Amino acid sequence: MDIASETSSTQKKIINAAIKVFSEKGFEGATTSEIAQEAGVAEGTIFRHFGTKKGILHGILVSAVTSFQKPQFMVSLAEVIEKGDAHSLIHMIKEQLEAIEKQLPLLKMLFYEAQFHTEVQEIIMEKIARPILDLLSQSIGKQKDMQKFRCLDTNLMAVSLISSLWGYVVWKQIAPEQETIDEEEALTQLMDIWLKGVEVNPYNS
Amino acid sequence: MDIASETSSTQKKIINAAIKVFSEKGFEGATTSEIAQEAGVAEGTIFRHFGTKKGILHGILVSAVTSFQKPQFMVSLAEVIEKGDAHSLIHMIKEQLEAIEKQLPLLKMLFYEAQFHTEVQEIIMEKIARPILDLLSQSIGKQKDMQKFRCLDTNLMAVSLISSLWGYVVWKQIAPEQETIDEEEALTQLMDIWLKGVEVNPYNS
Amino acid sequence: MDIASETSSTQKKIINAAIKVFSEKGFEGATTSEIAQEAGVAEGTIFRHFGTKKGILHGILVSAVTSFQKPQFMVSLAEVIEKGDAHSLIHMIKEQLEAIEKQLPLLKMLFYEAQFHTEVQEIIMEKIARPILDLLSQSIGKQKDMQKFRCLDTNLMAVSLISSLWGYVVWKQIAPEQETIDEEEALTQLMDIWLKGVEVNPYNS
Amino acid sequence: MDIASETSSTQKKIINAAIKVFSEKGFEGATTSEIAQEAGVAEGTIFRHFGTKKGILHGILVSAVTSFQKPQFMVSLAEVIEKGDAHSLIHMIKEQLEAIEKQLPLLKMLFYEAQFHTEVQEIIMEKIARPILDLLSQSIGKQKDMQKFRCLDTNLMAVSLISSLWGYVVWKQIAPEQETIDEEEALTQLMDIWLKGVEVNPYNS
DNA sequence: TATGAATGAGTCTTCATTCAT
DNA sequence: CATGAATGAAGACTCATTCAT
Repeated sequence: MDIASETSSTQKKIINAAIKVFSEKGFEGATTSEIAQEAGVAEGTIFRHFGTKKGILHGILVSAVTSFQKPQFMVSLAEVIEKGDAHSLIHMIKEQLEAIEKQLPLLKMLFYEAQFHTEVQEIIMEKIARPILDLLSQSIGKQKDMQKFRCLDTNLMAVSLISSLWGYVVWKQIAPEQETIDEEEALTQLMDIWLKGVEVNPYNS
Repeated sequence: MDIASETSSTQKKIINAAIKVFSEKGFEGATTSEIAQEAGVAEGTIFRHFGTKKGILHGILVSAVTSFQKPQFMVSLAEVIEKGDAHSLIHMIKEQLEAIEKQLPLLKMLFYEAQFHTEVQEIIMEKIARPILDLLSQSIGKQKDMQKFRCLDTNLMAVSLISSLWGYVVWKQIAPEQETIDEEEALTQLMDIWLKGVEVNPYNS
Repeated sequence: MDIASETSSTQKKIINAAIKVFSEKGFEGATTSEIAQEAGVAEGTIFRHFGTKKGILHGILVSAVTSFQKPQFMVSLAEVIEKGDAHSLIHMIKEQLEAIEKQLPLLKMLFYEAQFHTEVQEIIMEKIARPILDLLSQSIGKQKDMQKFRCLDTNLMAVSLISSLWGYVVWKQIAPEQETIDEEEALTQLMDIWLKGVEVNPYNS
Repeated sequence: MDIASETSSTQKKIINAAIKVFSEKGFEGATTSEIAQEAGVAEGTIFRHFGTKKGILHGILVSAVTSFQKPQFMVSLAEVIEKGDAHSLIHMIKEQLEAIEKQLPLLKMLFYEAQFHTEVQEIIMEKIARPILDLLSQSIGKQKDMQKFRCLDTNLMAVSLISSLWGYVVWKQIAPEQETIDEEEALTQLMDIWLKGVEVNPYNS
């Protein structure tokens, strides 16, 4: 029995509709009536399942966390760090980028609303941010132990990596017109900058 | 007679109140009545000056853009890139960090709302994002010409730099408890990662 | 199943309340809150059904037009014209006068607001004014063909007739104190003036 | 010293502006701010002169009554009745019709608002309606005495006459497209209907 | 006397939430 | 369980009126 089966079909419809509407309009900008319409259910049905509007947000988060459990590309990211070769990761990211970009508005909304809803912030921290950081930190730590990476603050290195990637994706979406270079090439360069930045320079040790 | 004097005292009061309330509650979450109260004016007065709630946002943006004209630390950032020495910049950022962090919620709100209000997005792009990118790109370009920086995509390098700094500041605010290292040290390491990442390695050419 | 049943009971309550309040205070002078109170529903309910305040006006108009479909006294008016005998019409008008006078403020408001709301004007013209004029013009035309009425402009004759009646009703309401003559007598004289005014005088042909 | 001189130039400007704005938007639909702008004075100035918005309406009425004192065409109307010849009146009305039509929206507004403001109603009744009715009644009375007009209710005859003319002017404005006949001809026919309607028929006495 | 910025009560309208069916 | 009509508190916005300059 998998987790998803605990969520009824109606709930799924509502969650999906809410993801769409929240992504487009933001949490405050969305209306329960529009979500209901998008989900093809009555407005009252939403409240039967989630109690309040905030409850829907919570529901999305839980659902997201569940499916975020093992973000394949994060695992790969860790591998990249350990192998020092970005090739496979880039390939993977590239393949998943469309999905990521689709989720971007939702993630932005979630991070933004986290400011105003403590519980949202806590869930994001515990279930998303921390695991990712931990995963990366672990890999980075290994490299540091093996003296392949310089002796910098582990957390900082992880933040730097994530920020770069996040920044690239956001920027790509905000200013899509100026795609001077190919996406694969861009990701390669980005990873390369970071790797070169943290690697121990053999001639400087 | 300075530019600021074009903005009446009442308008300033409202702008400041709005910055505070918008920062705390977000644009949609804020109410004009609360802004009025915070500003110590009647609610009607707000609409006398800004017409609509969105008009207040616009007013904030204009005011922000005006005072953002020459962000000292950005100029320094350019210098750093050209000198390859982060020392002075880090010192400056460190000193301005309190101010930046105070503005952070506002900036986050502005960037977030840009999604929903085209004009906000345009102003931010034209007046804030583009100038910064251009400034950095210019400095980076010089270094590339002098073969001090590797031949990577200029925009990408700039995005990578900005993202790292932004990511650090945001992370610091979200997870303030785990300050394992000193702020100055953190910034130094961050800049160092980026610089090492983009510099031409003499032994690798 | 009659047409009226398409309008829910709540809508009917609101329409009736709105008719009353609009009649007393005019469209702009009326408040949705007062209409809600008069209708015994929550203010939000009004907007659930009519969307905007103007929507209520539209609703009234539609409802009025529906019930105005076959104004019995207009049919009689046509008969009078054709028979040249006002007796039956006067009797009918007299009986319906109370109803007409009750509707008078609403009609006045509707005609007045037509100036400011194009759609109201169009509906009134198409559904009320034109049908009445057409009906009368037709009857008048027949009489002209039979050489019972003089060869004057048909529309003008109709306007003259309607205006006299309308003027009498309005005047009666404005200056009710000076009822020197009986209502039936008044209407008889009014119709008589018009009939004599338009009839072919046998001795003058 | 004429009456008009009691009204300052500023007051006149405001009155004229108010007439324009009230005519276009109605009393409730007009704003004091728009009137001030139209008059080229500050909003406060209006209240210095007229106290309240209703005060402006009152001011208009007083001004209108003053200039309405001797409505030339009414005097002519009386003459027409006495002479039984509409020629000169029609000529005059025709000439004044443009002015009348310009005033029509104001008059409609005044009559409409009279419903809601007792004092407005009283002034209109005392200063406009009654004098006109009296003038006409007097002329009609004379004709009745001379057995030229039938022995109908004098007031009713007057109302019938006024209503026809008013109805024609209003109709002309509402449905301007269908001018089948010339204006002069229309007025002639209208007066003719009424005159024939009230005259004693020599062969029927 | 004229001004116009400030006021705040009042308006229309929205929308999360409830509950009888 | 699902529905959707009804709710009413709260929000953005308007505008006649006041008053210090």
